Amino acid sequence: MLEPVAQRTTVYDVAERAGVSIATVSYTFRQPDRVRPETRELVLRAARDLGYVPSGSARGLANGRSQALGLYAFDMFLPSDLSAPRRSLDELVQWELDGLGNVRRFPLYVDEIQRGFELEARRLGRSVMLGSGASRDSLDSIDLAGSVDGLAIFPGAAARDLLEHVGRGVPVVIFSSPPMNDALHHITVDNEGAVRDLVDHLVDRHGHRSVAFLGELAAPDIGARFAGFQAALAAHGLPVPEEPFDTTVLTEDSLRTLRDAITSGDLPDALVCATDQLALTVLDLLAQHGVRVPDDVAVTGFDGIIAGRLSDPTLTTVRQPFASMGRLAVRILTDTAAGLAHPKSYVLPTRVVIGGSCGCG
Amino acid sequence: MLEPVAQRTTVYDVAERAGVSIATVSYTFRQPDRVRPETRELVLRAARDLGYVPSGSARGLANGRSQALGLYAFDMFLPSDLSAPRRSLDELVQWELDGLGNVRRFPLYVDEIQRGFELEARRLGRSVMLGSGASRDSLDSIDLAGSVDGLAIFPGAAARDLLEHVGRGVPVVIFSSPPMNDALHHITVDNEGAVRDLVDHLVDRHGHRSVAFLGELAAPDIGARFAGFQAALAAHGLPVPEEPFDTTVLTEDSLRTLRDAITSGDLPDALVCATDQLALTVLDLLAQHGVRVPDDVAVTGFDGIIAGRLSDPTLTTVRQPFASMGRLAVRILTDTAAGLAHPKSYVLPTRVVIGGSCGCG
DNA sequence: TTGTACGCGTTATCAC
DNA sequence: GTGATAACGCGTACAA
Repeated sequence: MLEPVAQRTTVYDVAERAGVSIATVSYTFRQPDRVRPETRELVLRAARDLGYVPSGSARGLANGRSQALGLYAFDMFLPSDLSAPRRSLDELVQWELDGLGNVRRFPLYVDEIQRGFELEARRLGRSVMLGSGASRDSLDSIDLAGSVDGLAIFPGAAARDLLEHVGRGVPVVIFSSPPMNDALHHITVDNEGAVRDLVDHLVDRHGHRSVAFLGELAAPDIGARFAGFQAALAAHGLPVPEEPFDTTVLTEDSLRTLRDAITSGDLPDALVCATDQLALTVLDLLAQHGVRVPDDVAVTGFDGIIAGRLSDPTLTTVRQPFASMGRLAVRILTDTAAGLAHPKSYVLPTRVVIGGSCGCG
Repeated sequence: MLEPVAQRTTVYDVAERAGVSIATVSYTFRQPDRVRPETRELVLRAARDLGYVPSGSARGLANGRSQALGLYAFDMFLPSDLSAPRRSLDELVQWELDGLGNVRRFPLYVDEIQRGFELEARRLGRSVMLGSGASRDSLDSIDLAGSVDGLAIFPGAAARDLLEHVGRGVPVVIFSSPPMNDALHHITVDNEGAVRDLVDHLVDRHGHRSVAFLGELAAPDIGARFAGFQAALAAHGLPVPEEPFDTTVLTEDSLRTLRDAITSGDLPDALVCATDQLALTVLDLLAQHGVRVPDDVAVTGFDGIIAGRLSDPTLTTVRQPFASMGRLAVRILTDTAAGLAHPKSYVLPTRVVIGGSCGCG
């Protein structure tokens, strides 16, 4: 069992022990061919004896790049997960085992994008740096930006100007945010088209006439989905609502309109939800009030997260190519840093996934 | 749309523009109270104008810590995912949409541990650095170790001495590896007990007498599971095998013994698989040969991954508190760095999860 | 082939 | 309250 080193071992320590200069030590690791085999062995041995591990910070400083790519999430984690006080280990374990892996919390779409990001970064031999912060004033994202060669971000409470700020120094790509005239790279999907497909299915296949949209327009992509919803209804000659039927905010009083409609027995034929997570919440609410899906009302989601395949009924939804989005982000970041140009925005295709919630079951 | 900065803006640039010294710039960000409000404004304005983002490397170098925690995976990713050549974006997207989110690949147990790690790191305001590498000779892990304040790793092709090496410099915790007399921190579950519970269930509840264990003993935890298996059989007065019934290696010829048993119609009553992934593969193989589960043979897994809840039949298995393991790792790492002592190894509890594959359906 | 010396961008310890 | 200045650990021209 090796002794831990008291203080960080540096090139100087290794050099001294090996009886060479620090340059030789550095060369031994970076350009082994430049040093005579015997010297090399000497250095490697000394390094091993001393438990030498080169400082990433120092290397990053010296050659200007950290070889790391950053991925930043704002408040994607549910409040109960993030701001929870430090619980005892026992409590954590019991809580987790009791919950037995709640699919409603993980994996969410963010996690799928992240996985693609990780895989591609790994393929390119780069490490990934994960950051997250809650408040929009938080400078966490700036901190992260200072440590990576490129940064990918999820939309959220992200102060726009803050992003523009960091975007001046390192390439930045933002997910699920429609193309804009800013300095950032955008990766989105064809939200309008996807929702149109969904509505066509509900109308053509199931003959629904009264179709409602639920979702919070604040999020950038949701706006596009609602626009697609409106366009689809118009194309079918159906009345086009000015606003979503209901919106969700994370309060006790959420989904008020829907609750009222349930109570009054005045539900639309179908509920087009802006996200799978919302759709699942809606399913819960409906079940809770004895409303049957899809018999009494059809429901659709958006994203294609795993939880939607475990619900009852399973969710009819639109699948986004999340992993590919993550991979693409890495490519944009590395290519850009290497001088290769990329379009300022990518719009990827999606695919409708038929589940039981639309009535196809 | 702001101009990107040609070269990295530094404290010097900001200082010059604000007409102050670099010390004042630094203070403005780190100890705002120490500088006069007017000066502060001056500096902040200059920083904003110049798109200043402090260098993480320089900061890390200067104060000795990066505030980042590392998580390293060896070859957890499936070959097809990692060493794939650079495919075109279109190919990637189509491939992904056709696959529609293959739960067999994600999320695996590694991902669940990672999530816990991320959540706790976030709670503590630390960023996470992800690394991975394939070969055991690879120095990637050392690279990562040099950039973080603490490192957590998954077992794998990890050269033991390599880990000991990095362990001398920064605290290291290793998952799913039984306690050893090394310098590392270990986090495991009660593998023996868990498998014992499983076997008890198969024997007591379902009356199975001929129970077989499938798994590759190479992985550290698997050995403990097999030991628990042997102990359980002994306790029931049943014959105790010296070795696993079959092992899996990632070759075409894998699961040979099982294949033969299927062909000869000489299957055991129950197949206790060392992991869920193996159990799912076994389910596939059995189905492929027309063997019904659990009617013809019972199958159990280990881990409690999500894919096991989506299979048909669903998997009877043992759930590990993955997220808690990840969280615990972060606590060990940060506490250790702060001078607080932690036990060199933790053994967490598990829970049996009854699915349909054991016959309880 | 190896050694010397400087720069990378911050932080922090001093004086002022 | 603010300004010089010395680390921090490594990479690399340049010199030897």
